[in-house]
Amino acid sequence: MDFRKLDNLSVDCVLLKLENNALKVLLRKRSLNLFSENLPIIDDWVLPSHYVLKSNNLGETANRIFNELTGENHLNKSQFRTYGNANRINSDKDLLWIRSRGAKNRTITVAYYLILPSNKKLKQTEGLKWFKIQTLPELGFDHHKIINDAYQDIKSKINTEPLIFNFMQIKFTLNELQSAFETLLGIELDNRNFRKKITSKPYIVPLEEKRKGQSKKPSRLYMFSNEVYNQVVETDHIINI
Amino acid sequence: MDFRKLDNLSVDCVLLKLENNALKVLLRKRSLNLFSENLPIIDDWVLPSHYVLKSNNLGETANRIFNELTGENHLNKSQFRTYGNANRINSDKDLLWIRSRGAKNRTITVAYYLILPSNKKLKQTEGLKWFKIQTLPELGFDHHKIINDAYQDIKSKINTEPLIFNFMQIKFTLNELQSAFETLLGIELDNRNFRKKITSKPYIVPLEEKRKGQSKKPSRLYMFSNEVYNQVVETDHIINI
DNA sequence: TCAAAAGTGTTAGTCTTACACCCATGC
DNA sequence: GCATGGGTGTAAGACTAACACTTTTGA
Repeated sequence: MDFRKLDNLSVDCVLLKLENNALKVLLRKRSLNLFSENLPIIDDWVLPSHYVLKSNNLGETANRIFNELTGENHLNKSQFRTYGNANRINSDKDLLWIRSRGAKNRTITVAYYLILPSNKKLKQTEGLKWFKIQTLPELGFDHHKIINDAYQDIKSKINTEPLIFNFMQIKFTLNELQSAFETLLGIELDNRNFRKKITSKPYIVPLEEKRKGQSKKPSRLYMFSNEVYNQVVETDHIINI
Repeated sequence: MDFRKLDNLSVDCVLLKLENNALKVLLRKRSLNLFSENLPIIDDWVLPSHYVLKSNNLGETANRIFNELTGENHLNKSQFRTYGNANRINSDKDLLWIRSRGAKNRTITVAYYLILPSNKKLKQTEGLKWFKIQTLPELGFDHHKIINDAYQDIKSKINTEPLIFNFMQIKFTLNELQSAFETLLGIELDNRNFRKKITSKPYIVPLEEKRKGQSKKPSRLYMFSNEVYNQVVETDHIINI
């Protein structure tokens, strides 16, 4: 293992989850006081990130970040875009920060996102906070764009890939699933029609179990079967441009 | 302008087109004779590529490659993935090649694809050749994977984004369009149903013009209207997982 | 007049949409 | 017994899938 950092290559991670009918993204506090404790020069938020080590792959670097945050290994991360414009780091505070880290101004950032179920707890929460994606705080670098690109990528795939189930707990109710679609796409769906459509899919398997939710009446639980999905999807060809 | 190269950052470009009912990718001959003219140590094919210059953006670097090849500026390129594993350059010939270029073994490659219409001519063809994507020659680096990733990305988007029209000339016939779908997806479509579906789209506009093709009977030409498409697509929300 | 690809219509079945009330339970 | 979210059915209309022949032209 070569633990030296590549000084112009980093991996940024966008962790996302749904909470209270809102899409939330995890950010880390960034602060730097150069002259005095009372004069913070940098005081904003950034995406969790690491420089890539000489003997680490990109995906390994992302996994390390995810693991540090959640304490678990995740298989469903997506590399969605790389940011490497010559002038992407150009504000005074960002340049100062980069210098304080001994890294290059021209840093290439490979961005990943990871979708977590609503009930996932973080391993440690120090300096970390979930923000609604519509009301982000002041962000460093081009992280506003990165977060937005991640969101757009998810939106564009949510209707054709089984991404939505990453937002769900393993066992979920149909109303939870509907609410997830509605929140992510910003639309409203007809409950009866949604249920008919979803329950007609062989890869959404009803369980005997029920769960008591916010309602008085217990609701039936369902699971997503990846195996069944992969079989079914093979034969599906709809021209839909 | 700083014309020095970043010695660990390159952009690879996958140029694609349809020709004779086959998807083709453009490759560049790579050869290096170290000891004698008759003993080629490296003799294979690679994707068109450039190292990124210190003052160039990633997209600019891709544009430069595309422009050198086609003599035109293209707006519809897609950055689809970045390759930066520690050991992605590991064969003797690839290491030799990298060394001969004065670059780093740990080179990060940002990959773009560009879809060209069938009739597009290259500016120069020296050392360049179009290969069927199913029968690629011996390739350098991980370019086999890169090409395949590009193809998968296109396939996954072809039914939900108007990507297909990049493969077409500005004016095209419905049968050409159908054939493009069939080639890309490896499926067969019913001609009557396809025509009905396509002609029902407001963004596929019939022209008065006709063209004489391979057939005796001239065929009507159509165009794709991006403006109309963007308006229509807004209101389209189909949950289709 | 024939060869070649272009172009066309109908029907049965399936899927989608719109819509309003009862159910099971906890309090 | 009532408040809360869970859960259900139907009918009209739209879309899809399957299928075979005629048209226009060049040679």
